[in-house]
Amino acid sequence: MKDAGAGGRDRPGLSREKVLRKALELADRDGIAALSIRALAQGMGTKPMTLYYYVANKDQILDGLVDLVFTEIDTPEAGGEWKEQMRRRAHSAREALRRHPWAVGLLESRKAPGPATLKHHEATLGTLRAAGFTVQQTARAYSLLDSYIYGFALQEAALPIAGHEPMAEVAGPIMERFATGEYPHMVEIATQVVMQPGYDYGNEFAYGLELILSALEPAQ
Amino acid sequence: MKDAGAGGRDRPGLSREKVLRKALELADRDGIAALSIRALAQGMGTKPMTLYYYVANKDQILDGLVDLVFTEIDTPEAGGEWKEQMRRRAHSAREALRRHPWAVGLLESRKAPGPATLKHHEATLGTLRAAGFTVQQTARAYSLLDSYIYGFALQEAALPIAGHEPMAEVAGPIMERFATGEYPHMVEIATQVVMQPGYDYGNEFAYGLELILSALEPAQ
DNA sequence: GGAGTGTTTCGTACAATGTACGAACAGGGT
DNA sequence: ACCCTGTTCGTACATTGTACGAAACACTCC
Repeated sequence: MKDAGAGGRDRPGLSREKVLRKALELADRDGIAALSIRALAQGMGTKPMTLYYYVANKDQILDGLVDLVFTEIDTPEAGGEWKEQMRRRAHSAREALRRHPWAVGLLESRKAPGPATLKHHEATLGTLRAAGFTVQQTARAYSLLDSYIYGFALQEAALPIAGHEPMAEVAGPIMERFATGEYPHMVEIATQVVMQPGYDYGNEFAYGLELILSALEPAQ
Repeated sequence: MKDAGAGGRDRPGLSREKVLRKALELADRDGIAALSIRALAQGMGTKPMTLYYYVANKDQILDGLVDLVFTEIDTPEAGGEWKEQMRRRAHSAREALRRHPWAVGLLESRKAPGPATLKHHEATLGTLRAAGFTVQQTARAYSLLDSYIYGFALQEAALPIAGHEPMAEVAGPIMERFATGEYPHMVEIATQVVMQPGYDYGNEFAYGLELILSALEPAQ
């Protein structure tokens, strides 16, 4: 027998929910590459094949992870001013993707959107439509905003370990090339921007977002 | 002894170059997941371990692939009008990433930029600086443009097999949900935009790009 | 020729992965 | 007692990257 409903007790049984949540934890801690069925099973105190009762295969776990990440993104509300809604959505999306950098790479290959993902898209589209955007305009605005958000997250994920010891491993192998004077503009950026004391690439996100939001307008 | 220089005969020997080029071919044909050392060796008519004479490990192959892709992107020239340069660069980047969709996901994890990658970045930065952007502005403009380009490519790569049979596999599993009327705005977009006869998502790229380029201006 | 030296190929082996298959166990309903 | 349904897991296999070291080859010098 199932234990009542889909709520979820805590001690005894496993559940699809718990499997996914543990997978999220492991992916965050050790990276998505280290998320193996065996490691996941071990983390849950069970054996590999047990997981297959709750999940059809590993792809389904990855799909589930993506949907979990969408859970953490603010969904626009129907009533609010659209730019403010989009701003909130964008910032929370970026933050979620920074918390789970592996998710960006996953977006590419997943093709089974989960309920949270669908709900999120639906709400966002609704907000734009309600703001007066035509269907066409809505599609374009959405594409533009999401491209920027995902692209920024992608670049942020590609950075060295994000703030830990400003530059060192990355600088090492490249510095030789830099020393040749072959890349003066990259050096310029590196020294005058990136390596500056308080610099945090994440703060640049707002700049591009505001630029885009300023240029977007419904109807015309 | 080595055969004269690093030019590269064609018939007999292998070479790092040829390994990478074959890897590119296989990745394009069968997807990045199918690119195994064994498959690659077979494709070149040799045995797996032979490849390790030319390449230290598989990661180096992936790094090489990313750099190969950058090879296909137009590098801005020093003299030209900057917006036109950025436009060309952006379009050719998007096209390259559409030809090699797997490359988008690779950008995230690679941390050893190849010579083509570095040269490309350097030239782009140079063009912006020459156009009068300050160092700060250059960093921001570059980040904004690349975020949009990569993000768009990411979304394009996430689409179904791009134009082949407009919607079918994707529609199938989701249509049930759609039928419930739970996602009216997604249906709206799907029917009135995406499923329209001549629709090609790729064409939307120009819209966002022009919007961004219009809003970008050096100095102030 | 033969010996020596460097370059290139590859056979074998191992550890790690996803997962198919089917057995084992649990608990309730009859 | 029996079975039914839900859950756990042992074993096994194919596929992956690649370490190790030997073999095959090419070329120079005697």
